This record gives sequence, structure tokens and C-alpha cells, in this order.
Amino acid sequence: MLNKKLADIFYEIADFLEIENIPFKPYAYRRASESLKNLSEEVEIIYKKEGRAGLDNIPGVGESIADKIIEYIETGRIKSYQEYKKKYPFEMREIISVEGLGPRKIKDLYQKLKIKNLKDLKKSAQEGKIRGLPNFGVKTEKNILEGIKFLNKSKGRFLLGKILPQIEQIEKKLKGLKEVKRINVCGSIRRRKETIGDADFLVVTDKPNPVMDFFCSLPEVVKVWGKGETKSSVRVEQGFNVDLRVVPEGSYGSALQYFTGSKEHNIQLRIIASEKGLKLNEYGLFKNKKRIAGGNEKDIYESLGMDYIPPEIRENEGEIEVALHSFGRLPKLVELKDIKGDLHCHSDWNGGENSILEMAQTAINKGYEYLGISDHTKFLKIENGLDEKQLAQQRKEIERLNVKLKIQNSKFRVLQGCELNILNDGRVDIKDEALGKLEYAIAGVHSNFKMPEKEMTERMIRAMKNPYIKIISHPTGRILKRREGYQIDLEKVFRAAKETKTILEINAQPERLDLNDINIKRALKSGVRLIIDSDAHQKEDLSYIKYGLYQSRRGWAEKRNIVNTFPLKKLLELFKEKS
DNA sequence: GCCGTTTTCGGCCCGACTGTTTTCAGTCG
Repeated sequence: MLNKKLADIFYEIADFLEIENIPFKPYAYRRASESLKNLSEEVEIIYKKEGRAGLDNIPGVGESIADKIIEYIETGRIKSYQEYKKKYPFEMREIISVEGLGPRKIKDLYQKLKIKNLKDLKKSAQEGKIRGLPNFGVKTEKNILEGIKFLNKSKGRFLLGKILPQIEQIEKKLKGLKEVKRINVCGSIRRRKETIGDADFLVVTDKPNPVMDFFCSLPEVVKVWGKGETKSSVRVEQGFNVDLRVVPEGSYGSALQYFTGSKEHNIQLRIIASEKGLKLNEYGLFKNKKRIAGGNEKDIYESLGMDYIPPEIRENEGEIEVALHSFGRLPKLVELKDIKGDLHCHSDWNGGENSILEMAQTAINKGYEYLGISDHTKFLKIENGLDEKQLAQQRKEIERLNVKLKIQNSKFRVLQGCELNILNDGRVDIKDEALGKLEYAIAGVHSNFKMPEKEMTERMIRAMKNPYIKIISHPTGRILKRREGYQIDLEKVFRAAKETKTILEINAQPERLDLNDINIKRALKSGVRLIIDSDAHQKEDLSYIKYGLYQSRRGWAEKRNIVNTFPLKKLLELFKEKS
């Protein structure tokens, strides 16, 4: 957990340096921060194993930042950071989340009005005290108030699973216009990040006016922030902003590349361009004044001597080096059509909405080969968890259903699993004898989330040693925007998963997405097998699988890494490997 | 503060917009 803490500290130090108008250093600290956040190993372990040299190998970490990391590992604090905190005792990260405020303005607000947090800020703005400050005005004051309101309402980010359907609907409507020649959504939505700040559309059209008119008067639009020939910006009823930009056909590819991001990816790309004596911006890739690429995105990457990089992995997490053929190759990312089944869903046997038959029918319509029913077990009374006897009864129903399917000449099969509860000591709530009669069992932590890290890790590893438990569900327990995951040593969990041949789940519920992208990448590095599961509680939820798929693509997963891309026979053989 | 095969000093992505100014600083993506 130190990595994240240090990443936050360095990010804040960058803010402080910006306040003091110190050039370039903020950039260095932000880079180190980003690098730590995405590190697959904990810094204290690196330091213990390899000492200072190990820290020095972390990109963006040099002498001075290594010193600070060591200081923190050894003393639990960083002196220079504490001094900054004392000098600028305001809630930087809290206030900075207000749109339009950066470190410098925040410093002015503190020094002139003693504003220390969002509450102070709101009060001063409401009392009209801000408008009189140099470089502030009535409009800034008003924007601050609106910014605070927005923050309170939305906390700034939205789940991809809530936004994407809405955006796809708007895209479809815009596509229907005869004036629209090309359209794409870009930004973090195109990269399929788990949470989204806002949405951007890019459009090619000869007649921007009717397109903008149509866009700004969509029924879901509740406010028009601005409307012009090249850019319009609206708020939709769900509370997020959508921008639409019109770009010339010849710049469409470079604009798409630029507005898709990530920012870090783009910075790196521009550096590569400049090393080749080229200049890259949203209008194209230029050699001197001549545009050598821009019309489509693939040409940009190609002209820079790179393989095309799928949007989901454009995070400057090594994809650029690989695409440049410096080492390795880009992964051939898993696709939705590769998915052959779903092994984590719930039926009406434990209080779900739909019968096993209805769930199976939906799975058949999706083109799946198999569906695993994995209802909760008895410890979860609130979910009507099944006991050994009920599992046996359910088995009969599933067998009858499979016979019927066979008669209909369908190759589709329903499997019986269950979702066990990992008790405090790592045992589970169903007897082995009953587990032996199922095709597989999933196990997950559903209670006592606040256990200390060591105990939680041992708890989960003990469950993985159970030969009947083939899959661990939602391995970190996090719920987006609501709760952090449990304290758990994932490196140990990954190692144990590999040793015990236990599959880890990528739970595709939009608010879970657990494992997440970073942990998927780490798990794959450890040689762990993964599965994407919808955890559907009703038949419609089976389509959540795509959010897990996006997440696994962001984690560089290939088809071979994801076991529910395997045909049934191979999957069952895999289960037998562990026994 | 970091980085490096034109490197151990000198450069660090870049353009647009906003709100404040009256030529620009700060912020954003």
C-alpha cells in the first residue's frame, strides 16, 4: 500500500512546487507519482531486495526522489513534504478538483482569504468575496460555485457501465444524420476506463450548423454550455458533459488520436515525433510544414515507425516501447467474440430474478457454448444461500435441462457451480463431499472485510488450496466510488493462484471490475489464469461481460489468458488439472 | 528533479481557451 501513498505525496509535492513557480520539477514529481502508482511490486520490497539501486531503476525516480522514498520507508514521513504542508495548510487535492482552480489560484485564495477547504471556498464565493481579488472576477466566482455544486452531485467521475449505453445511443442518433460523414467517441470512453469524467465526440461534416442544432436539442440535453461551428458542449440528464467537435477530414485521424489520449501516451508520442524531426498535434503529423499523416489514426502510428496501438492500452505503460519494436510485441487483445461462456451467474434458486432455463436461453442467444450457474451458499442468509441438500436438488434440475437440450440437438450445456463464502479461517461453508458433485466451485469473501492484511491473505490462500475451488470471485472486494478493497497482499495471492492452479476472476459488474486493469496486468505477469464473469443476478446482466472484457483488454490480456474463451472440453480438463 | 548511443549539461509536449487584462497568466486536455 506504500506505492499509492507515496504516489499521492509526490503528486501533492508537484502541486506545491507549482505554487512556488518552480519550473520543470512538478513534471518530474508527477512522472514519479504516475510510475509508482502503476508499479507491480511494492517499493519497500524492492528496497529490501535491491536497495537504492532497485529504486533507481523505477522510471522517473532519481537520487532525490529515491531519498524521499527511503525516508518514508524508514521513518514513515518525508520532512520536506511536511514543511510544505505546514507552509500551505489547505486541502489542495480537495480544492483542486473544482474545475478552473489550479495550484496558483488556490494559493492566492489561501493567502488573501484564508480559504483552506471546499467549505471555506463555497462560503467566500457565496459572500462575493472572491470577485474582488486580482486576477479573479465575477465569472470565476460563479464558475467556482457551479464547480462545487457539480462535485457534490457527482463526485466528478461516472461509471463506464452507466455512461457507455447513453453515449452509444447519442452516437447512433448522430450517425443517422445525413450531414455526418464520420463520427467517433474518443477520450477515456474510447479507452474504456472504469470511470469517466466526460464524453467527447469527433465529427466530420460539411454542414456543421444542422449537426450542432440537432446535438444541442437532443432530448437528453439539459443545458447547453456553448454552441459554435467547431465545438459545442452540453450537459445531459445523467449529469455529465458531452462535447462535440467538428474537425476537417484531413485531420480526423490525428484529432481522434489526440482526443483519445491518454495524456501520458500523447506526451510520449510527441517526444518520439520530435526525435524523428517531426511535429505531432491534433491537426496532423508534420515534417517541416508539410502534413505527412492525419486523415486516419493508423497512419500516424505507422509514420512514427510503430505498430497500431489499441485505444484501451494507450496509457504510456510500456505499449509505446513495444510498438516501436524495442522489445517484445503488442498483445493480440482478447475480443468479445472470443468469449464462449460465463461461469458466474445467479438464478432464482437463491433469490435471483430468473430461472435457470431463462438464464440459459439468454446465454444461448448470445452464442455461448456453456453457462455455469453459481448461486450463493448457505452462509449468506440474506441472499438465500443454498445448503448441501438444495445444491443436490438443483443438480437434478440442471441435469434435466441438459437432457432436454441434448434432445434438441443443442451443443449448449449448463454447468453447476456455486459461489462459496470464504469464512474467516479460510474454510468454506459447504462440505467437500457436496462440492465434489458439482462441476466447479467459486469462492469469494463476503464478510469481515476489515481483516488485517496478513490474515486476509492467509484466509484467501487457504481457500485456494481447496481442490474443489477452481475460481476466486472478485479478488479484492472493491466497489467503485463506495469502498476500497480489502487489505490483501496480491503478490502472494497471485503466486498462490499459480501454484494451486486457481483461476482468478475479472468480475464484470460495472461497479466492481475486480480485478482491475492494473491488477490484471500484474496477475498475467505472475502467470495466473483469469476468467471474465458477469456475476449476473438477472438475465439482462449477462451482457455486463463486455465491461470485464474492456478491463481485461486494458490489462493486456490475450485470448489464451482468459479461460472462458476456451471450448467446454478444454475448460473441464483445466478444472481437472486441479484436484 | 530526471534523463541520456548527437548527453553528465541543458532541455523538459503543445495548443487553445477563459477570464482577466490591455498583453498575459493560469488552466485544461
